[in-house]
Amino acid sequence: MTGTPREQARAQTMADITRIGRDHLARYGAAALSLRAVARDLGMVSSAVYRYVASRDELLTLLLVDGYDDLADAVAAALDDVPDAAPGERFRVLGRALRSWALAEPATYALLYGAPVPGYRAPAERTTEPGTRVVRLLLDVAARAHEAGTLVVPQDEAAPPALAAGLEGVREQFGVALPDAVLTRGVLVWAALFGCVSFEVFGQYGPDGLGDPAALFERHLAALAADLGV
Amino acid sequence: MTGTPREQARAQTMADITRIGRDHLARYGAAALSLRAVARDLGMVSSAVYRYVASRDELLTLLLVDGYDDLADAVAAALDDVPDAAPGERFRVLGRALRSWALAEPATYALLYGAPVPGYRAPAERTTEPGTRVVRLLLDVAARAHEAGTLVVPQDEAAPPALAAGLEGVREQFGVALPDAVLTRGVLVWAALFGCVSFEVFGQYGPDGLGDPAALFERHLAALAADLGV
DNA sequence: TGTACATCAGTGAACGCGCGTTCACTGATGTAC
DNA sequence: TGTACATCAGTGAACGCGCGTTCACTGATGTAC
Repeated sequence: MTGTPREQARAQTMADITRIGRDHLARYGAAALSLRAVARDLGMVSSAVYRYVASRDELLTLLLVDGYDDLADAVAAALDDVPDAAPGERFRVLGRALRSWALAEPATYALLYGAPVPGYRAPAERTTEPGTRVVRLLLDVAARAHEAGTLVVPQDEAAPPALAAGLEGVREQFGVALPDAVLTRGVLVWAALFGCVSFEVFGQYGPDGLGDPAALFERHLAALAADLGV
Repeated sequence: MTGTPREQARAQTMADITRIGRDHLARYGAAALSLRAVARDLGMVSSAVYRYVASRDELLTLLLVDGYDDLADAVAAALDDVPDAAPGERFRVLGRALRSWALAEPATYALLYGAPVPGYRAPAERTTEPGTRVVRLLLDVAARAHEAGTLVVPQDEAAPPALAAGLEGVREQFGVALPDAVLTRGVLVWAALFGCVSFEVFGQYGPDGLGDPAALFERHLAALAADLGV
């Protein structure tokens, strides 16, 4: 905390708005996120919030960026705890961190990876960087294994031109030098991982979650690690 | 169409409500689904809709059941077109049908497989049966391959008791005699498949969908078929 | 150090809006005799 | 076949509610001289 009292108060209120916003997200969902309700919980009159946030959509953007960063921080911290683990274990650590965070923050998870909020378009210039941090970490796991020569590269036919161009774009954006076959697998594993987490968080496994969701997820992680080649 | 004119008119209006409801779902999302707006599009006064639907929540249930059935019909029809195909091909046909339907009906897809609608609880006695039709078809593909002796059963440690009980519940509910290792893989493939579809439908691959989403999906299907052992 | 002015956080009233749901009603359709 | 009554679809007004956003305002904090 630094700056004039006024600046400190402003930073504090800004943090309160994000905190309460996330709480409302969890309680009522993104579509029902309301500036007035957040203001009420802040103990302010609704118009006062406009001193901090230009509109309801900007509040959503704030929560979106905050959520991406919070998730990525959690995953990065988990990976930092096992800096010398084998790639397969690092992948599993990443998966477990993702699952734990999603179960703890289901509403924010839904905002990031669920259906888009109707009538809201995320501004790419503010969300792309934080939004790609997790997949960056996943690709990094594969890239390290590739450099170490332990990555199993799957057999695959050549990608059609448009897909090859898309994969080349991935290589450039993320600065990894992985062959097409590994990248496609990486994307599959990435989507599959989120599929598993979404099914559990959104309750698709039914009320009892097949008895032991954690054990089920651990088995899935093992299979997905093999798919990724680590 | 049968029955008295009054009965026919009622069936017609009921069908109109579902049709317009689905349209509104697509346009504004489930959370914003409004009885009044549906009534307006029907050319009726809002209170008149209460002759057909007891509440907003019941309309949601209606659309949920209708959506599950529509999707399952599409997948079942696609499978019926290739009755004698090999299990691997039948799996791919199922996946393609799921993807096509989801891309054509993104909002209904989001209602079925996205985040739950805040404040709404689906009545299990009306949604469980239609909601499990697709996974039933998936398990059926694996079960047929198993009976034919062509299914590759993956190596796997024994499941912990709670998970084993959950898997036994699956065997009972769906009437399939598949070993634990196959069932876990089946669940993974099921979740992964929806993960791939969700990422594409919800725009997680970025604006250009990695250049060629269909080709990408086809590769994913091949890998998932191998995971399933068909 | 003191004063005059500028900046800024928060107030309270107001706008126009759409929502779910209830209720007494009208007029058309269906049915029992 | 005709009549009397019951059922039912749809109307229109009303209820109480919460929403996003604007605006003129007050009083406290910060700053230039």
